[in-house]
Amino acid sequence: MISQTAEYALRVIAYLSNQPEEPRTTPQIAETTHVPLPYLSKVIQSLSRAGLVHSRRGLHGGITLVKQPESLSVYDVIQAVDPLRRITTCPLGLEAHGTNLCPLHRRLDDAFLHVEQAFRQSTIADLLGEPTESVPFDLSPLHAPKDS
Amino acid sequence: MISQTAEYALRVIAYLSNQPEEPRTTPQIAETTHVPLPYLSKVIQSLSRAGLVHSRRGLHGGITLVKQPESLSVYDVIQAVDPLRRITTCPLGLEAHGTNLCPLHRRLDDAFLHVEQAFRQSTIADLLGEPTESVPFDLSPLHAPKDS
DNA sequence: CAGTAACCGGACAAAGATATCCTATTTTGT
DNA sequence: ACAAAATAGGATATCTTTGTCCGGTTACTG
Repeated sequence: MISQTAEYALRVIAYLSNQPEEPRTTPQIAETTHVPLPYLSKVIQSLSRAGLVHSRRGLHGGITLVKQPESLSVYDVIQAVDPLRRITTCPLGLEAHGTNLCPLHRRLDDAFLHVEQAFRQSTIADLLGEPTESVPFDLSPLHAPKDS
Repeated sequence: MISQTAEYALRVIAYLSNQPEEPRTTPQIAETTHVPLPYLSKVIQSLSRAGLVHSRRGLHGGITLVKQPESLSVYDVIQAVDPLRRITTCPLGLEAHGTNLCPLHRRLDDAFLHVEQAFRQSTIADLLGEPTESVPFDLSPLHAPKDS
């Protein structure tokens, strides 16, 4: 339902949200999030272009969150790398329909709308603040970098 | 959110549901549903293997619906060709989590669950019986085969 | 039994998503 | 200035999805 790339992006953002201050290097991020390192750089570039993260080169550089976890939704992250495509016009290409979808596509799009809303309403802070009884997302201290 | 193949399959089923009795040939179906004819045969084969349609070769052959539109859901059709993949285990591959998803994946999967439920509850008959004020799905009489 | 209508299914082609590699370029520290 | 740390980004490889082609098989009709 969502692309691999979107899944990766969410992991990265969740990881960075743990200590939003200090920059993390891509190898650190890759190791913890299990995103292949070479591909990670592409994902981060997308996030960077979308303005969600900031990257600094050079020593002591790395990736930092730009927005606060409270004001960053799951939707924002997904849109940044691989936008959900709602159905706005008839997929059959029938001009006659204009903005009117047939019952089939109306229902499909309604379902997508609900997903979109759910994702808009979930902030990253929500996720991290969850009760988390059962050792949840392993992006937390568990796998935090060993050196720092 | 759903694959092109699933979209095609839904069009085909919706089309066949208009006159469930008479078999339709693949060229007829392709023309009306705007599914590329060579690809259509693949889609139909999937639907056939899943038991949703029946195909007959030879003269006066063609494709017919096996199930009644009332007892056929959008979910059934999608599952037949390109199953929705729910998140059942930690995508990070952390065995420790077992069936417990972290908050992130919990929320993602919740959204997917809602979609699944919505699709399960929409029958094809529902779609066809819809008020349909604005000339909806063009799979109806509008584009019905000219010859018959 | 021959001809024709129709689907079957394997092989192949094209496109997009995912993943990798390698060489810049930027920044910091000495 | 120089070396080291770090991302940038283009070129390329691989995999999956989508789309095409074509000879084979089944079934009806006369």
